[in-house]
Amino acid sequence: VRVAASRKNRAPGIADVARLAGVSITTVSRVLNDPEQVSERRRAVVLASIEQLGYRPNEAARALVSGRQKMVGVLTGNTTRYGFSTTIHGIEEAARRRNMLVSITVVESEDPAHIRSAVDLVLSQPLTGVVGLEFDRVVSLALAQLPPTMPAVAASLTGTNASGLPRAYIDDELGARLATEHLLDLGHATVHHLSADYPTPSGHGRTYGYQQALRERGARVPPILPTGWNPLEARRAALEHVDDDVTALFCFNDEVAMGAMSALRERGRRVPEDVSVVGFDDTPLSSVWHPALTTVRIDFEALGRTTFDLLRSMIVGGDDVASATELPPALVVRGSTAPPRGGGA
Amino acid sequence: VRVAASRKNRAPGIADVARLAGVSITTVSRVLNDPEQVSERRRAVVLASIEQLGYRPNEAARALVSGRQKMVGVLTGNTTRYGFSTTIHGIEEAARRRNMLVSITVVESEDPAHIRSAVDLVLSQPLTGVVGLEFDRVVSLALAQLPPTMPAVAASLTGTNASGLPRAYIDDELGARLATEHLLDLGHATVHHLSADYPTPSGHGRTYGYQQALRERGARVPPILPTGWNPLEARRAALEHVDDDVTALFCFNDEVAMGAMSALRERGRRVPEDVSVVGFDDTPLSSVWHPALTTVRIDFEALGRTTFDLLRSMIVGGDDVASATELPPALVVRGSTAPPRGGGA
DNA sequence: CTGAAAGCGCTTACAG
DNA sequence: CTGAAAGCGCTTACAG
Repeated sequence: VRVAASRKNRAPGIADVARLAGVSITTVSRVLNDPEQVSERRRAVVLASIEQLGYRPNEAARALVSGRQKMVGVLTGNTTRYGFSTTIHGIEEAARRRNMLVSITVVESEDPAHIRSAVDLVLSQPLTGVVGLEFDRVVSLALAQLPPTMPAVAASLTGTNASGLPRAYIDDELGARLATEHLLDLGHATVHHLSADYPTPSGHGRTYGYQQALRERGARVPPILPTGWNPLEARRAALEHVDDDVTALFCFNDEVAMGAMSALRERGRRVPEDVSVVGFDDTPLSSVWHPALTTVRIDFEALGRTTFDLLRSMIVGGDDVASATELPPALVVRGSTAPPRGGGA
Repeated sequence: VRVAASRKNRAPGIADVARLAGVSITTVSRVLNDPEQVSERRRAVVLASIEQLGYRPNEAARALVSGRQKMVGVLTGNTTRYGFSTTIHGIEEAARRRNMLVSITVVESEDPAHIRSAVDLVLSQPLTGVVGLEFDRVVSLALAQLPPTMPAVAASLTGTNASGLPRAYIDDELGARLATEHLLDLGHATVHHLSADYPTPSGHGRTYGYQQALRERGARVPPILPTGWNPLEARRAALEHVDDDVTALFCFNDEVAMGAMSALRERGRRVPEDVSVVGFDDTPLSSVWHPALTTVRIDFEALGRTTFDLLRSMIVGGDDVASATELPPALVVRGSTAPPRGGGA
């Protein structure tokens, strides 16, 4: 015996529901999209049929009609590092609350072929919109390739909005200023800066805020000390570049700070007695690190949520969409900073 | 003047390409899906038209016809913690190589409403298949709700495959055994275990391997010390549960180990002189931690890639699909372990 | 409040 | 090697 409703192994479709409920396909569609329009009696019958069949609307078909999927695409240079993964989590959470799916596409490098293939992948789906994690140049390049018809926003830092898209961003320039002023307030003559990927845009805001704070206080502005992203690279960079006259070190982020502290320890320099160290981000480990890390707290979850909301208001709202939302950082003073030896402020 | 090809603001479609190239829609489709079938001359014309128009096939339409999107769904309990985010990265990388998109859906809790809504979200798209990060019970519950028609595989640990799906998994039971034996070999009378979420399934394999190793060596098997996932919880748990007679501590993962070491330090107990500590995972920070952390290296990237490959061979291959692939861990000895005070082996 | 019909952008037998 | 036509599962004017 053949079951009437079964078309091979396909999941039940709207036609199956209509047949079982004894109504037209149009009515089933209305129950799904604008229930008020359907009489209470029919609505109940349709809902019961949906339940009985375990029917779920096929989003691909919906997308074909509407030209838009219930899905936002995330374009990012990385998925695992703290700031990236936490921002993605914020986006995912906000999207889920709106019943939207999130797709992830990584842009591997600035190689045009990588840019191109990431953009192709994103555009292969009729997404509702795109959120770019514009923390560095790769994503800016990819965002620039998006057609203007595709709604797009960026989650970024102060100085990394090369795409010019509407954005939410961490005011990391302010964060750097807070960190630097904290160290100067402790009595350090000046502050050195270990910056990842300098001089790429990733740390522009931080570098600028740091240098501005030094200038305003009339402190000497030392050359930037370059490092890579991960703790081991930071360790190597610190071994190479952090001289013995450094008494205060402001680091690109917490992981870099931890790598640097490993190097300082190897050099026999104590933190904070000989050198004060400040991180950036306030990762979960910074408070169990020894000494507990003074750092700048960043709310990446909120960045993700805010950016998603921005995209959403661009698409549905239309009217007064803020073109930029700023998220403030906060200084968290712990054990890795102290006045310099031989007297502070 | 109206441009012929423009249907409102829609992106160019296959019909636009066909018109420009002076061929049928069928021919354009063939150039895309089975180029051999089209004469070289026409193929060239079609490709030129595609290029000129910037045409990209609409995956939603393709999905509607084929019943399958070029997209795999990831079902996970978390997106930010080390093992999770690294595994997701492995999946994303493998998928991108196959020109497939990855969607992320988080199962918030074991609450049936959360399970249900995560499953609904996943099934709303005609995905090629689903990869569940079956590291704990939430995802097992969600995977169990998937209809049998949806191809699904799991990335898991030794003891967390409650779904019974084909899987790739970390042999964390072996990892725990290696860690425990290392500590016994150093001369410790026994080893204590700080386990996250004990006795949920997350750490079953680890707990079992650890206890087996103790039993085989005739060492006393102490009660499990429970902790939460993050470093601060681990710190609190260690302050509460790690007594002064503990000389060797095997921890659920590196972050738990770091939290525990913070607690030991506060208690005035030195690592490794007074207490040896072993972590699990080998996160990037474990080598810059002080003392550098002895741990068990896990290749979560490979886990992600392998699981994706498994899904793929289930879908395309069909024949001899391995129902389980095991990924071996490796002990990495660093500075946090040493013989006990008063003589080792 | 309800339904028949057109159409979203593709793929795929089928016929030549 | 090529094309006309049906159909994937929905939504949305349009007509009643």
